[in-house]
Amino acid sequence: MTDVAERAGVSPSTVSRTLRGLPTVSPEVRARVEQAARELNFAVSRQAASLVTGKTGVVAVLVPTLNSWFMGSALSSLGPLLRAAGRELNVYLIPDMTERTSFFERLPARRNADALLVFGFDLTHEETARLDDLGMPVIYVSQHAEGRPSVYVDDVDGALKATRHLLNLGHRRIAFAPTTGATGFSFSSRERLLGYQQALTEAGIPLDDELIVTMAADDTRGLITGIGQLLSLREPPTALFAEQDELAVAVIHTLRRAGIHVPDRMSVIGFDDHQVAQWFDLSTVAQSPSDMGRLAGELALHLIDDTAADRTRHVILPTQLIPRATTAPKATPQQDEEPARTSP
Amino acid sequence: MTDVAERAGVSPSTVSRTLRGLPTVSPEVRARVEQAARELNFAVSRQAASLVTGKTGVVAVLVPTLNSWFMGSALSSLGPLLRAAGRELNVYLIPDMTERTSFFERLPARRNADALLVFGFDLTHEETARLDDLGMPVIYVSQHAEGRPSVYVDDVDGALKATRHLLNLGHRRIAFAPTTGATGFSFSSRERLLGYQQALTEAGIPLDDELIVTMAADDTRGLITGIGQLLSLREPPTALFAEQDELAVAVIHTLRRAGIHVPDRMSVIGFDDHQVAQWFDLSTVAQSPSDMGRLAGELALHLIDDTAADRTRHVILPTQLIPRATTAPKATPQQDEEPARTSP
DNA sequence: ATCCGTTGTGACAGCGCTGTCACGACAGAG
DNA sequence: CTCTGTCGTGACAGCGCTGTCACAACGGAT
Repeated sequence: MTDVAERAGVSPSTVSRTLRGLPTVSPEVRARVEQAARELNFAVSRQAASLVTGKTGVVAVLVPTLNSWFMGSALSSLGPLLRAAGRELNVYLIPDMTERTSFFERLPARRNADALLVFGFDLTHEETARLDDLGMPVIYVSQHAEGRPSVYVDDVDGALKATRHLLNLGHRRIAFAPTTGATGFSFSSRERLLGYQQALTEAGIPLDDELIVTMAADDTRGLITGIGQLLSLREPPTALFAEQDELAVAVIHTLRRAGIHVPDRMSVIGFDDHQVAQWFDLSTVAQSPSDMGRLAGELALHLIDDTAADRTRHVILPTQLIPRATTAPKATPQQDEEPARTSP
Repeated sequence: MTDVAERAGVSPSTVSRTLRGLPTVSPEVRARVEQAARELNFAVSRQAASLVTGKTGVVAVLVPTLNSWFMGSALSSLGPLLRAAGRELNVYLIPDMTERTSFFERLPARRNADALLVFGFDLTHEETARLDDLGMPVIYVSQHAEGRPSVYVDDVDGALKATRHLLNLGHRRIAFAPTTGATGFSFSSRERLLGYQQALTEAGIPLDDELIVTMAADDTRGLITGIGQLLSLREPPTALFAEQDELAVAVIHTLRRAGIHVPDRMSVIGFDDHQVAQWFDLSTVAQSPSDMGRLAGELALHLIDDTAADRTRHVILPTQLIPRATTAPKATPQQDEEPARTSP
């Protein structure tokens, strides 16, 4: 910065003022400084600036994964938003329990960011308490945190819609497939289970734990045994509600391999309206992670700038049922297509 | 840090030494300091430290998008690697031309990172030159940059394998579908086109530009018109090589809607071995973005630490053909299944 | 002519660390 | 007993900025 000052024939103070866009700089000096800065390829060191201002110019996000449709979409809308606000995006990726523990122990984000967006973890009380004294706004995204700023989709309602759709098609034995994840989206998982159960209860159908089988989209063996479990029940399900589209698609693939036609023999519905849902003609419940990312980002910027802002506001996003081709009315036993059992 | 020093009854210097793990600290003092630091929830300010050391402790990545399988996988392996090395991950998301221009004009990464990983852009000479005087190692990932450290997959060879596979199945009219992207992976796109052309030339088949139609997986109308273009040729293709699995899947979906069976009427092969490929039984060419992310990260760390390291090393990753169910031998005209034309 | 307010600029301290150097304590060699 | 080397610790400057204050220049009001 001293170099720029010399080249422009002004003091470092004036350079600083110019580069920060403060109004108290005469037009001709401003022009000279900007010229000099350009010639010297000068960029302000955030480190040095933040040392004085106490602001880092960085927004950190804590995410369980990056190779998921949800995180990708959310961060894709968050990124440009932050750039437009002149802020950088710092990613803390916590893929497993070890990293999670170490993150909350050492809180490396402390003093190295102006705000933290926590995506989709189902945090313990201790963990939330740790974040409370991080000394920066913490926004909970894709999860509900009591008394703290949160942005999330109405998972219970979405699951309710999915399950009601299946009920309306005449299904009575409806399975629910939550998905696993080392540190994953267990918050949404729990809420969706709740919505599923609520819908069944509404319809007067007793809950049956045997119909709830956890699976993972990328674990072929687990999928097969999970589905085998369902098919070997005394009264197997005629419909399945998968916690995520990707799991739904994997389930359909596995069912087809086993010769079980979807939706004739089994209706399947997902959750997300992932792009793959369209390609599979998958019935699903749409949510918008990009809206979520955007709203969470806006909330973060707001809380950084306005320290007096309401810190308990919750933003709840809606869901929509998208019926497609993988859900159909329950087949009556007579309609069963399996050749061996066709005639009495 | 002063607070910790007081609490532990030592000087700030000693606290600094302890927290950095320098060896010249006696065990009992070390214990006291660590205890005090824990009690006060102290974390070193990277900003202040970097001001002195000149190292930011940050590795920046420049990416065209985040909601793609490729980027998600690559960053998922990069993240933990950097954390293990005690470094943070800063993401510059450049989704369009405007942001791209402004990034290269202002180079905001300057002095705010120790290394930059540039993912998949097909940079101009000016842009590369700009990065050269960024004052930090720049690693080119998923692209080849002459005389600069690069990590990329052998796209030409992969495309060669895909096209040869179709040729070996008897196809002679083979379409190629590159994908669009505002700032996208045009580097791979170009290389894959090269491989495709090379395979055809090898087989003595003349190149036909009408068989090359750009499409985007998320643009339904564009897909329909693109495919329409191919089907309305005097001699339509019997096979299609899509630049990416997601596009291949979208194409298959569109073809099916149009009543064109894959692979009976049209063989389709992708590139990536994306998870969706498995669910669709899509023939494809596998590459490993997570290997790429890891290797690029390791290279970055190496170049940061060892300033004397070779700065022109290229790491080239292999590809594998994964034949699945969407490619089949070319149907002879007699085998055509379309009912209206079955009998002569 | 004097005073005051406004505007643009410079001087300077200090943000929280680290690297360097100095120094005391102590052990082992002479 | 003295000298020398080693080890652990403290003092202090300074990294590159920004915020504050001081101050010169000038125009308009009195």
